Amino acid sequence: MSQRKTTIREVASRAGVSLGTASNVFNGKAGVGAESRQRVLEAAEALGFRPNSLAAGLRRQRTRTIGLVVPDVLNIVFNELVEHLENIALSQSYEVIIVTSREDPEREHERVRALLSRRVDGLVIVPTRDWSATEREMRHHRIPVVVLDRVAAHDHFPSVAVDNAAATRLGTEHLLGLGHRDLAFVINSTRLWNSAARVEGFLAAMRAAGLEKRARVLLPGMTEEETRAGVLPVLTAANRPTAVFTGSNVATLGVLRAVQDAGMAIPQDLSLLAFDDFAWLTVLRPFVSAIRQPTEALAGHAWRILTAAFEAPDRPAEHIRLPAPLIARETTAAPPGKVKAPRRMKAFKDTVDGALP
Amino acid sequence: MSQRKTTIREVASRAGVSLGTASNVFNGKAGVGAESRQRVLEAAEALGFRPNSLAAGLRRQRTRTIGLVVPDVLNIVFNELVEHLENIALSQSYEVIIVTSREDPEREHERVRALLSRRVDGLVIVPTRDWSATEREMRHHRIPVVVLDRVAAHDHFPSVAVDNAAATRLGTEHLLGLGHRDLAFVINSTRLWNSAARVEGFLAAMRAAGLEKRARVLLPGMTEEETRAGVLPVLTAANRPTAVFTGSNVATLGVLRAVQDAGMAIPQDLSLLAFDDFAWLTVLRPFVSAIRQPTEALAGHAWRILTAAFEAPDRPAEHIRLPAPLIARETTAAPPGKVKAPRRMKAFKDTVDGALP
DNA sequence: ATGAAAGCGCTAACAC
DNA sequence: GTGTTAGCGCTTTCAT
Repeated sequence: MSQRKTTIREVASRAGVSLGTASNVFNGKAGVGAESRQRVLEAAEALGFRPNSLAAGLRRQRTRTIGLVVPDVLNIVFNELVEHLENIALSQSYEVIIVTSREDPEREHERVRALLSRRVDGLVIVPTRDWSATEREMRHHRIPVVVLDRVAAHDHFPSVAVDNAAATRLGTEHLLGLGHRDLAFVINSTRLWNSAARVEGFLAAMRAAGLEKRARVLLPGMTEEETRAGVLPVLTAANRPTAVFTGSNVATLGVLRAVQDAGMAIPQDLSLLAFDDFAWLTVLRPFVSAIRQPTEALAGHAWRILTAAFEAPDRPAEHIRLPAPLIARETTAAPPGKVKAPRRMKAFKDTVDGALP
Repeated sequence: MSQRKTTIREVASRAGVSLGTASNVFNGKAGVGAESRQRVLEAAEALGFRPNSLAAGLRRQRTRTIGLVVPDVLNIVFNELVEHLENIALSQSYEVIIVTSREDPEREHERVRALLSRRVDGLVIVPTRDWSATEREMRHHRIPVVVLDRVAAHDHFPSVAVDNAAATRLGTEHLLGLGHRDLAFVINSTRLWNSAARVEGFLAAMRAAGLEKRARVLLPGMTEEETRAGVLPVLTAANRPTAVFTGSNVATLGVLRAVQDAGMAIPQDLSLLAFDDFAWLTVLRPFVSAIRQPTEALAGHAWRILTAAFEAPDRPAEHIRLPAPLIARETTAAPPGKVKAPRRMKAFKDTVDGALP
C-alpha cells in the first residue's frame, strides 16, 4: 500500500478542468457546466477519489462533526442516546465522534481535548462526577456544548435531561401506594447532580408521607459489584426494607445480585423498582417495574439546542426537563407483611412491619 | 465564539522560538533545549493551545486513528467489542471512530467512505449481510482491514471470530445430552457467514446423532419482532420442538417474547440455549444458559493483526478462530416427555416424543 | 539546538 | 462558467 491517494487535483486534470471547478462539483456549488460536472464525476469514479476531509476541514474551519462524550458504552441508556443522536446527525449530514470517559474525570478531560483537536463543531456531553476541569476547558474554547442526562441545578451550558426528582417522587409514591413503608433508594453516587435529584425526589415523597425516618439512601459505589456487596447486608438485616428503588442500571444489576445472594424472592419478599427501562427487563421473570427515560426526545432536544448554537452562539442557555413515565410490571407488589395483616387503608399513617419473622 | 483558535505559530512566537521548535516540543522530538521546551509549554498553557489534528494528519499522512464499523450500538456483543478495542487503541495512543451500518449494506458503504475520507489508518469491520460493495471499496483503497465476528469461510481480509460451528455443535450436544430430540435453531439470517456456520454446527451435531429429520432451522428475520412472530406458530404447533437454540441476541429476545405469548414455561415446557451471554441473563429468572463469546480476546487479536499490517501491509491474511465456551444455567433441562417416560440411555438412538399431549 | 521554507489537499475569493 | 491563487495549521527536511 502507501500508494498515494488520489487527490482532487488529479481528478481535475483527468477531467480536463481546473481544480476549483472540480471542487465546486463535489460541493454541489452552482455555476458548473453540465458537461464539466459529468466529466469530473466520471474521473472521480474512475480514480476512486475520496475527498480528504482533513484538508477540507482545515480549510473550511468547520468539520460538520460533533463530539459525543459518554461515560460508558456498556450502559443501554447511553447506547440509546448515541443511537438517536447519530441518526439525527446523519440525517443532517453531520457526523458524530463518540468518546468514553469511563466515569473518570481525567480521562474525560483528555478525551474532550482530543475532540477539540479534531475541531468538532460542537459537543454533547454526559459528564462524570467531577467534570469541572472538562467544563473549564470547554468554556475556554468557546465551543457550543450541550449537557445531557447528568445535569446540574444550574449548568452554565444548556442542558437536557429528565425531571429526575419528579420521576423518583412518582416512583416512590407508587411503592408507598402499594403499602410499603420501609424503602431503600440505591444509587451509585450523589456527586452526580442528576443522582442527587433522584435522591431528593425520593426523600421528598417520603417526607410528604411522614415517613422520612423510614427512608434509607444507600450509596454503595459506582460498580455493580460494589452495589451487590454494599446492599447485601441491609437486605439481610432484621430491619430490612420491603422495597428497593434503584437509581440506575448498574444499581439495579447489583441489587439483583444481592437479592440472589440473600435467597430472596421478588416481589414476595422484596419489591423492586428500577430507574431506566429496556428490553431485557420485560422478557425475563419477574418483569421489572421501571421508570423509562425518553431517550429519543432527549437526543432530539440536545441536537436542536446544539445546532441552534451554531447559528447563534450567544443565546442564553436553554434547560430542558422532560417527564419520565413509570411502567409498573411484576416486581412491585404489596409488602410481605401486607399479606399476613392487611392494612386498613389509613393512608400513609400507620405501619406494616416489613421485617421478616 | 468564532474567535480564532490559537495556533502553534502563536505559541512559538510567545515562547520566542521558531515554529519548528515548538512543533518538536509537542511531538516529543529530541534536540530541543530544556529551556526552550519549558517556555513553549508555558506559552501553550497560557494560550490554551490545542494542536489541530486535522492539519497534523494532513501533513503527516497518518492520523493514528482507526475506524470501527459495527452493525448496531444496541447489541451488547458489539458494545463489548467497541469497549475493548477502544481501550487497547487508547493504550497505544490511537483513537477509534465508531460508525454504525444498522445492518444496511448501503449505509455501511457510505459510512466506510466517510471513514476513508477521514483518512483513518486502518479499519475493523463487523460486516452486514451483503458487504461486497464495501469490501470492494476497501480493497481499492488498499487500507489495512480486519474483519471481525461476521467472517466468511475465506475472507480476503484477515479475520477474527469465534469458531461458530464448533460452538453450536457444542451447544446442540448439550441439548441432546439432556434428552432433547426435537430441536429448533433460530437465527436471523443465513446470509451472514457466521450465522451459516452456526447453523452448520447445529446440523452437524444433529446429523451425528442421527436426528437430522428432527432438526429445524428457523429464519424469521433480522428483528426481534419478526422473530417473535415467526417463532410463535412453531412453538404452539402439535409437533413443537422441546428445545430452542437461538443464534443471536435478537433471536433470543424474540423467542422469549414468543414463549411469553404462548404462555409456556422455561425450562419445564421448553429449553432455551442462547448464543451470546451477558449480565442480565444471569440475574433475572430463569438464568439463561448461553454460549459466551470471548470479546476481549477477539478485540485483542483484531488489534494485533491490524497494527501488524501497519508495519507490513503485504503479509498474508491471518484468520483467527477462538473457542466459545458453553455456560449451562437454568434454561436448559430435560424435555417434558422425559419426566413422564424416562429414557433408557440409548445414547442418541431412540426418541422421546417431545410433543405435548 | 534552532530557524526557514516547502507543502499536505482542499476551499473560497477573485479574475477572466 | 472556469481558472488561478492564497492560505488553513501543521510536520519535516535542510541549512545554519
